[in-house]
Amino acid sequence: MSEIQRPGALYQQVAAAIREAILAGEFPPDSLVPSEAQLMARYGVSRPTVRNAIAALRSEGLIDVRHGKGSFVRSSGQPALTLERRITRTTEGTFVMPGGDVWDEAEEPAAYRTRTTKDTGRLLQLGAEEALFGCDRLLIDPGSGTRAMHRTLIPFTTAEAIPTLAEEPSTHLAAIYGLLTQDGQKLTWSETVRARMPLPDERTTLRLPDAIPVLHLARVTHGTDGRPLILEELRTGADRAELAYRITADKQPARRARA
Amino acid sequence: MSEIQRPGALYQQVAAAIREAILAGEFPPDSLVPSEAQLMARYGVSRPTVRNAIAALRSEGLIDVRHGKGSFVRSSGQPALTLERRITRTTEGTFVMPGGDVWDEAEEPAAYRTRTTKDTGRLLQLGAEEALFGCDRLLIDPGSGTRAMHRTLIPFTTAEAIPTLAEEPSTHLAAIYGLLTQDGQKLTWSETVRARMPLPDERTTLRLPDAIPVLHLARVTHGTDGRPLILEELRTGADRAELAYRITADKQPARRARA
DNA sequence: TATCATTTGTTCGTATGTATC
DNA sequence: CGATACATACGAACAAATGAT
Repeated sequence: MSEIQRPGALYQQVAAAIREAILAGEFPPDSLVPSEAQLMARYGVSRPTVRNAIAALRSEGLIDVRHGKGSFVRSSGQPALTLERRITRTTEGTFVMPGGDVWDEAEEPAAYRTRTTKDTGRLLQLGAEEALFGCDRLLIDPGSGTRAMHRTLIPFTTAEAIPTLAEEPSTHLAAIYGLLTQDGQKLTWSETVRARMPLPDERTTLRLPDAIPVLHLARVTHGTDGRPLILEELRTGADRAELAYRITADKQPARRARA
Repeated sequence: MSEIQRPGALYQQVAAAIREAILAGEFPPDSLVPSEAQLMARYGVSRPTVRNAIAALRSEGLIDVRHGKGSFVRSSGQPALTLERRITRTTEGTFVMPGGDVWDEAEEPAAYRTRTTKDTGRLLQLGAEEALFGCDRLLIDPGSGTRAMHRTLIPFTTAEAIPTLAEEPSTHLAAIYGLLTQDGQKLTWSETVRARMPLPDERTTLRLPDAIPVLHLARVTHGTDGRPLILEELRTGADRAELAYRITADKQPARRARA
């Protein structure tokens, strides 16, 4: 046994020892970490202590434990998917987005009516409890198997201007952008991104392993006057997807962001 | 006691019961959840079972446990900070970034020399083990107290073109952008975003509570020919910060992203 | 300041269930 | 079927943080 000493609780010392062994390459990615029984012997501690250490490494995302098999070092490779947040307008006036034609739909889009929440109301610059059309999709990237939850929220005021929208809230976004442009809108978009741990139902739907956060994107489509027309949300596991976008320098004189 | 039954393990039933009580508003945000002893009595289970249930809710980010005090329902409010990923060029040729003048530096910038890793090499389009200038900063937003780790990586080839860079690797980014522009470069930027659970040292440095992911941004500055000149990385807790950026439609004919 | 009750943290022990091979 | 490995559940004791007395 390695006779650990240093900091804090026993299980943390064990966790630190295993963590260092992993980062030092003693246990390479995808390899099996010693079993609980072996760790008990190696460090001369009880089973609860070993399990506590394992739990700590799990919550760090360093290992992945499979019932009946053992603990595997998680391979921290590049994400399989890069979500390019880019929009291209073709010469014919239609819109194309990278990834827009890559996703499969795992099930039929579910269209419904709902109301703004505090979050969605803020993004759409509406009050709470305003009426909306909604459409949810479960998307799957056929190449990597990555899953994503997509939601489109259309305020009544936007839908009124485009009759097709109210009739077919499940229309694809590129097509909606085209309809809005035909309606005379000059579109711009803004996105906000957050990350958080998934709720249990999101973990199930997205098939997320332990300790994998959810990337939560919200895209707002703005019309000519800058007012929000549509809100899209995309949620996907942060283990296999990364975001990418481009920035160009504004040429307006600098505005101060400070209050 | 509430005599739970439904799904799977006992501790998961207890966790589900508490979760539902929280989401139903029985325990409002920032309020104290019943103590372990009370939960043992309420559900008629042992302390290890209660602790297991509590641990599950912790890892979901739903509650926050403080030694000697109890478990608090985490308030899921808006992030205190929005990182606007925008760059403005003034008429005098200098650059201004929202937030660029907001951060405090918690300590002296640490400049050093290092080499590309697989990750940084990929972003800079360099091989592995290429020499770099580096500069690390610990930033604090004085308004919210939010911490962020910032890193600037400058390849030797870029530094050679601008003597000031090699002498003063700790120069602020807005100033570096200005120097590169004076050198005749027409700058563009691209960013990639990932989220993951923090390593122990990141948790300490960023003062992150349980179950809070890290947002990991990488910004690459491109020169006139599109080649990468500089890499910046920013890491911050996803509990108090969100990202925001804008998208405008390209006008080039659509490129297919599919392989 | 010191003590105490409350509450969570850590560690041991033990037994049994379930998944994998 | 058996061996191995992780999952669940109970019990018990002491340590450490917190807040009130």
